[in-house]
Amino acid sequence: MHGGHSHPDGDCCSSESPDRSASAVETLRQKGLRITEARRAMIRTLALSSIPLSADALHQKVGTDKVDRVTVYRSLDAFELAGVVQRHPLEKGRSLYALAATDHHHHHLVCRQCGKIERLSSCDTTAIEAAAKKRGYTQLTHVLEIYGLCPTCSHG
Amino acid sequence: MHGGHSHPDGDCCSSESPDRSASAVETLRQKGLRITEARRAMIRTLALSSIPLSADALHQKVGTDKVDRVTVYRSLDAFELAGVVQRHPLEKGRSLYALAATDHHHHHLVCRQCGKIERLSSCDTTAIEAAAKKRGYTQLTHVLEIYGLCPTCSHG
DNA sequence: ATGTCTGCAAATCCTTTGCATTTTA
DNA sequence: TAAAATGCAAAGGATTTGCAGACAT
Repeated sequence: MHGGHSHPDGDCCSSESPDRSASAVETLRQKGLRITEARRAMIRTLALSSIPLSADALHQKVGTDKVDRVTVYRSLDAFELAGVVQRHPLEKGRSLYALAATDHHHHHLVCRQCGKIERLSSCDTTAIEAAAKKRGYTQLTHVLEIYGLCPTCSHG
Repeated sequence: MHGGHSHPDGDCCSSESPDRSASAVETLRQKGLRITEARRAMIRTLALSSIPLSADALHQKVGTDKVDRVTVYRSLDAFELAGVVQRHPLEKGRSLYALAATDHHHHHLVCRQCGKIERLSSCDTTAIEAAAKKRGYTQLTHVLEIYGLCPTCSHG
């Protein structure tokens, strides 16, 4: 059990919108960030991926010779800050990144055995965030991931 | 921003039950785990803490001369597996550990500025877990943490 | 006694930082 | 050409592993 999951590239996060890359790039531009080949490549890769990717996976897919690992980290940070990618923290402390859903915020279902990740449509943490607001907290964000064994792994 | 938060030791996680340590130890025994001085000390420390502790904080509180850092990690793993501690993953990938609430599962409100942690009474992820079950997932667990700026830090 | 835990040391993994160089706007 | 982004190298910090000795049951 380590980084080498063979994700069966499910339907998670696949988007209907024809060009998510373009809008992501546009957002970056609006935020005053610069568009480089490295960033285009990363965004393109994220847009094509049907599942959220780890920094390392993204580095691999983009091509370790094309972009430096450090650049991947720095760009992902910038992207997250700009709101074009959503970070999904995992149990072990690693994170996965995906192009921020243009439609709505969501979370994932992660199989702890095979690593498969499915998208969950809804995100209703309103009640719990309301409690936080009531306590005077501001700038609220949250992390919610569900773990379990997928149907296949359940029967293993 | 690092390990050295000066948590104002709030009321989070403080428990009314007189002896949480004892029941935790009992659970370990039932699970076939061995009770050592190191483990007693760690459980005692966790039981006394009003807030979840990082592995390092626990190490410090127990006494770096009493127990090795490695033992802390290994024990926390064992404790988590045995269900006597609940792990709370943080945004940056670090984790905090607290004696599993004997009463009911809960989550936290974390100030990203000062690091203060408050307990949130309820945990209602039933709807989202139901969706997971419907997809055939088993052995479900989840991670839910809310981040924001506490009242004090909001005005800073 | 014997399988578990522990300590020590070293390794590993992921991520971050410093700085000189290249690139975008 | 000024600010931002990149690559390289090296540092950093948290966690993990290997193994011999200590300990609980």
